[in-house]
Amino acid sequence: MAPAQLDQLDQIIQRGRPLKRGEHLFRAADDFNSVYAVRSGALKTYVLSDEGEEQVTGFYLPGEILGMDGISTARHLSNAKSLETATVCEIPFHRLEDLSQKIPSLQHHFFGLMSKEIRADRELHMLLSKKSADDRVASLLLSLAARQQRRGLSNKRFRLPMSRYDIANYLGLAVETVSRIFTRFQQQKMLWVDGREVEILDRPALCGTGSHDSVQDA
Amino acid sequence: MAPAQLDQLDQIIQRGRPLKRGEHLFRAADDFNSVYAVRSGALKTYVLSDEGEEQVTGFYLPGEILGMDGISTARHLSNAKSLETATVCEIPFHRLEDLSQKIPSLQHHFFGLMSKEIRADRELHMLLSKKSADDRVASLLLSLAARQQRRGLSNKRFRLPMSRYDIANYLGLAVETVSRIFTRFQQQKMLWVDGREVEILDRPALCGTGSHDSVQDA
DNA sequence: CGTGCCTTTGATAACTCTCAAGAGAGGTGG
DNA sequence: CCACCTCTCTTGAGAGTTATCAAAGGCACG
Repeated sequence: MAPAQLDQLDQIIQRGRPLKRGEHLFRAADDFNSVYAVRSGALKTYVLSDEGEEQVTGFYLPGEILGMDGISTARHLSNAKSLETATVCEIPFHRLEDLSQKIPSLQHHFFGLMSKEIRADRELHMLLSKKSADDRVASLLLSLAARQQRRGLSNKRFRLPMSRYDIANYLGLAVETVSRIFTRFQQQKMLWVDGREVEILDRPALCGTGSHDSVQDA
Repeated sequence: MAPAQLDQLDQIIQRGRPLKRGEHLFRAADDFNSVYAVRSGALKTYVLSDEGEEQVTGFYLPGEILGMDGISTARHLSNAKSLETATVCEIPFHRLEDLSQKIPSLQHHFFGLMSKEIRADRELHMLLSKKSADDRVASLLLSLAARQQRRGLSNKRFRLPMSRYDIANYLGLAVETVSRIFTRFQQQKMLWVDGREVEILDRPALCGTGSHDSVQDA
């Protein structure tokens, strides 16, 4: 993309004020006007079922974009809440559309972004279809590690921005199950855990979790 | 969209030959060139895990579009296989992009389509996070019914284009579990089943499955 | 220094999977 | 046209995994 075009893009992006932990970026009822790029911190998106139960639908780390599911409805259909102090950029969608009209590479890029989101959801689907709870937790850890790496950080050691409750909810498991799996992974020397700090000690073992249950309670 | 523009869109769409049952529309290794609109019949998409196990990622009925997950990678990352005799329209993606550049409403429409795909995946996520197998099967039935309705067909009685195996795989369940649930739904007068023909007899009960387990084995 | 939330651990129960077997449907070849 | 074979679907019994219930310790925040 040419510098002049980058400038144009830059001009429509609005820097938002920092969000405190627990603060909402948008809510399900809100009009959809913008998508958001995470600059720092982390957010989760969730929906409330008819019975008022929360269902976490995604975690968003710096460099990732959220809010795209609202495009087709003119309304957000999920809530976005910050997991820790976070800053986001607001990208007014209609202006992005206008600009995409002028800059082919931007349109292409944005199509690509949405496609990537679809791909990520597909992977999540596969993850949840795997029966084993171990697989699910391992996959989430590996996913977070990969996303850390993309940001130029360690892909082994990092801090989980979300609670065990959020992890369990996201993966369709009970909190207790997640907790037990963390403990077991640690006993098996696959993972080091201290609260929300984690370090991947044996990546191949984490990847292959479930394929062979030989070392189940070693 | 103006008639002239519709014409332009129409010209880039290619009618494909009919696909027989079991035939592939594209495979995971293939270059990504087009997205496809289903005209008749039904298809499923699936991926193969490292161990060669199949994971069904979606079902596509007439009026629906598949292949969008390949946009970001220039390669298809799933396989698409027809479940019954089907016809599809091929929409060369680069030409669609070009045309979107000229026709704002087309760009908007396509953004919307992708957003809808993301939304559908979110709903699937919620479905799979619900623990209950009953909920999952019920939700799939209701989803298929709704999609039937969108095509102007009955939202109560229809034919399942996919096997129990595909349903089970898609929902992360065992075939036997799906079969048992169909039987039980029938015993509970919520559903009428004959092979792949189904009729929804008690929609509220299907919607509320799992919320109240009072009539479990009545 | 409480209070509340998060996390862990144990025991029990429920759900779903796996294994096993048989019936039905559809396609193929003799 | 029928026999045969395969694939699909159903049903049963037992085993395994995960949820639920209960309780206690740790940590952060006011």
